[in-house]
Amino acid sequence: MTCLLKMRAMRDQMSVNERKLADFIMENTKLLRDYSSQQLADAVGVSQSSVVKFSQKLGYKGYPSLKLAVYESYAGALNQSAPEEGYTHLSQADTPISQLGQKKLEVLENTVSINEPEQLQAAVAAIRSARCIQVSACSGSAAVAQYLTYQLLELGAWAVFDQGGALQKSMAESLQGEDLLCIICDMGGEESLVDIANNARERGVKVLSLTRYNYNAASIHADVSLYVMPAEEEQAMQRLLFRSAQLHVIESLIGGLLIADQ
Amino acid sequence: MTCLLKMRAMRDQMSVNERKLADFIMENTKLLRDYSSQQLADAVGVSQSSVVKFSQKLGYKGYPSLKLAVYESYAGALNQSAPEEGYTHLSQADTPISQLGQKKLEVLENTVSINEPEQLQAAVAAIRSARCIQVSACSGSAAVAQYLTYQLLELGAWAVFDQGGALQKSMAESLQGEDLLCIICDMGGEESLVDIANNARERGVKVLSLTRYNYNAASIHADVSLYVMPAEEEQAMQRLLFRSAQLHVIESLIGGLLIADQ
DNA sequence: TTTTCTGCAGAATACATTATTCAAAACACC
DNA sequence: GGTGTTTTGAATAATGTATTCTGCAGAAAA
Repeated sequence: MTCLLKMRAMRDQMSVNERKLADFIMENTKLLRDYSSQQLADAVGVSQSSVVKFSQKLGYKGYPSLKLAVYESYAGALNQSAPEEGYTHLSQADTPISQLGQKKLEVLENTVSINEPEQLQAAVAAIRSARCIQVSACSGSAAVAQYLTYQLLELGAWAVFDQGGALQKSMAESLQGEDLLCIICDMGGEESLVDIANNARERGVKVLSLTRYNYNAASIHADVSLYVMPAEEEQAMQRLLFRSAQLHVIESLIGGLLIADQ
Repeated sequence: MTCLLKMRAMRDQMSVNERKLADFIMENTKLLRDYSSQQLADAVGVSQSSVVKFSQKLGYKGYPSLKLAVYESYAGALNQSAPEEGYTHLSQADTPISQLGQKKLEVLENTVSINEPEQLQAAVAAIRSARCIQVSACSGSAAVAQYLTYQLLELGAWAVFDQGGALQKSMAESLQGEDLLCIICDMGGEESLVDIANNARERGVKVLSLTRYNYNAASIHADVSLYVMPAEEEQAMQRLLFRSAQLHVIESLIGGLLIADQ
């Protein structure tokens, strides 16, 4: 900041050309970034040597030093004047797309804060100790469920994604005491899922649920319940963000497995 | 932020001297402020011309440009990493799992900062205007690719996930001028993918790539290139974070489609 | 009014830094 | 081991920066 301030302070006691230079620099600070001494001289209408002398008079070794100082001064001012405008940025510009980043961050934070670390830990433990894992989802969460299945398989867990339909029930019925059933669900109300969950649980199968954060059948009947905090957005965007949060929880699980594995 | 990130990303495919330069700059970022190209050359132990060529290879006009970019990059990093009380938290406690949140946030921010808004916009446009979309991935990114395919289908795009194997080529060959090929790839080097991409492009098919951020065959031969910034972590965790970043880019695309749809 | 004196401005030029060229060396690929 | 490509640094051209020096304008002294 010092540099630009200094200029303003000295403005009164400057010669004509010096003042022209100072004014130009203060007006067009960011232009300076890619001006050579000659260009600046031309722009202001003075000689190149005057530019250099001006720099030295202000106490810098030469023009490049002045340039840097001005630049720092300018950058510093920016930092201060835009102090807490909020979040670290998941966005560069302010395009509609980048605003999505903000929303996402918000949803993710909310989601993290509603899940008890113990539940996460328990979920990780359940996965680790399971023999076979069935991943079942409502249609809206199928993509997410399949993603989870992939990751589990990669880590050596014997996970199967339940495509729904006729197989769903028969698969679930083959689960045994040491196995795990993962229910991933938007609302947590889908009947067929709640059914197989209850059924499985009666036979000692552990049930892990990942649902929207509210009272819902699926999470109530699960041994371990994880939640997602939905955003307040219009339909389509909300779905997108919801999945994003689901994925984040899943990533946390996978991360937990990796850490525990070591 | 971009400049230093770029260096880190390209480090692997640099020549010996280039890497020496990159390392020195990343270690001694603030020293650079008052180094001339000659001084830097001496400090690193290479010739002055190598310094200039290094700058140009990274995409800058010359050494002064690089210097400025590094400086800005550095200043930018300071702003972000020391906001005021640190990051918004993707973590509640300081459990190992929750630290993952920090890493993820970092990777996501880096990833956002390296993708030009124009490229994102172009990608969205390409998807919107495509008749058929083939989503092809290397094995490590299959889960992510499939996730994208799901979302695209849901939005009414005619997307097909390429399972690899025998079908890959014949599918790609059926693509026509109005179609789109999405290549999702860890390293961007997988031959079969580069092959079908080149082939498709010759027939006027648009190619969209999503790869690690560095020079790689896939992104070079694509019409639109999107990137992911990998983390510096041990193997398994890095994969997890890498996918997380891939998913974030994909979510941005979907978000873009939603917005444009309105 | 004329004569110094002082300090600023710019042309010319010396100096410094940066960019390019080119030939030799290192490297990768048969 | 031979061949073509990339990388490297010495020499040099091009550009950019600092200094010198001359002239000029205005203020103070004669």
